[in-house]
Amino acid sequence: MPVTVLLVDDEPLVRAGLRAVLEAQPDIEVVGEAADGAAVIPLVRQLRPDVVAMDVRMPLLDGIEATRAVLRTVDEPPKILVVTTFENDEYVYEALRAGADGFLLKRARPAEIVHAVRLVAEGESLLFPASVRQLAAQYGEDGGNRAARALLERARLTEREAEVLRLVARGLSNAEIAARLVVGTETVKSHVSAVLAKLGARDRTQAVITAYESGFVAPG
Amino acid sequence: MPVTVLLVDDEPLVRAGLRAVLEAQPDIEVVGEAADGAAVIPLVRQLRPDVVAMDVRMPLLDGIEATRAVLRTVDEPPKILVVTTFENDEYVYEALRAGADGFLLKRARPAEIVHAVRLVAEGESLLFPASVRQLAAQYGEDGGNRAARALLERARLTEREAEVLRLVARGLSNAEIAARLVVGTETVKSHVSAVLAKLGARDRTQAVITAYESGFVAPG
DNA sequence: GATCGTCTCCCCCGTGCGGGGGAGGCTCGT
DNA sequence: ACGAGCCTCCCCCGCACGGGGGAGACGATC
Repeated sequence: MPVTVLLVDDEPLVRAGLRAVLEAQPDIEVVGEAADGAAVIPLVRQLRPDVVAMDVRMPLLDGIEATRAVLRTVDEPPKILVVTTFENDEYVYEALRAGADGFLLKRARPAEIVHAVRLVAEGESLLFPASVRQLAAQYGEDGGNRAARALLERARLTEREAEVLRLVARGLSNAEIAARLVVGTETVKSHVSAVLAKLGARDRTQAVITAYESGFVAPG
Repeated sequence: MPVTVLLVDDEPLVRAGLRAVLEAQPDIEVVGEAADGAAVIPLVRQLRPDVVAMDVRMPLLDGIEATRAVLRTVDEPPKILVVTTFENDEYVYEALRAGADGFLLKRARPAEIVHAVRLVAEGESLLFPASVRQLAAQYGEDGGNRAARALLERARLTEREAEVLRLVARGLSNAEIAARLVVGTETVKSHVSAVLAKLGARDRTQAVITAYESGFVAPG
């Protein structure tokens, strides 16, 4: 059975574009569209899509609130793929924190869009690292530090949070990090939580993956 | 205050070599030597070293048993650095499982040995990834797959365990891995535990780090 | 036939982790 | 003087995680 998708975006053009891209795939089926967040819940209940491709900025009910609403009111909720116009959209992190499963740039190439839908449908929530990876690629061969800086800008990690992420990515526990930084474990927990939210990671394991994939820490 | 080290090896030559290398450092002090595992516990109690550099294969009491004994009988036990002659030593994994904090190849360059001692003294248990990294480097430019295979051989991961590690390194939870592999979560837990033990990792985060550092999974 | 390794699943149990809040102090910019 | 952002620490809470055991089924090997 194909992956069913519900499109939610206030711009008809974007919906048409997504539909064209996705319907070109034999294993993906667009089962519905909505123009704003308020229409999402009844449609989800009725259509039971596997994935909801949801714009962040919308009239009436934005993508963040809509995401929260869907996850709270629907049992066996669909995977939620947050769609955004440009990378520096801090609403995305709010949406990911609200429980969205991934995010996607509108300017992404068709193949990437299709890939993203398939991934979230499979239950992967690793879209963020993938996007960061492509971001790192933008910075070319010397990717390392610039990509790391880009991650910092993108995710808006504070200095302290970046420091904590570095230690997390070296395998230290919260207690060990606390000892190293000479602060309380509760403080470290706060920083780690902030990092997870900003990276769209579910746990420290995913944060470490993002750190490696983005070049924020370098292997070897 | 300097890092104090106790050397445990049945070969006087090796002890002399380690001593020469370590004593060349102003911040490292060799406070004692032992020729077999049986002599370790009283010496540890008496000298209270920060680090014990312990050979694996020794007469009377081998490094594994000695490690276990020290950790069980001494409070505030020293960090234990397992020393081995060649990489394919399965006793090393036993030792790491017994609670050793890191391992070290005898053929390592002096700078690496010094580095290893400092690291474990600081409370890092990441020596394994570092060593794997140098292993990966041995395999040259095409490191990737061969390094991964080397990790498999080295750690003696079974196929299933390798499969589980790959999924862990993609950020999946035990429940998600179970769903993906169509087995019970308890089964996944068993595999994950086996992987952690074999890699000398404390938790899945450290396992992911090892996976990246070894080239078992490739970033980008 | 017996043994070994692997894969599968089960139990109990402690705790580290992460989410949800809140709150005080600090610096900086307006 | 005020707010914004950051760092610090605190509470409660649920759960996934990981350690420690054990056990049955299967195939390969001897």
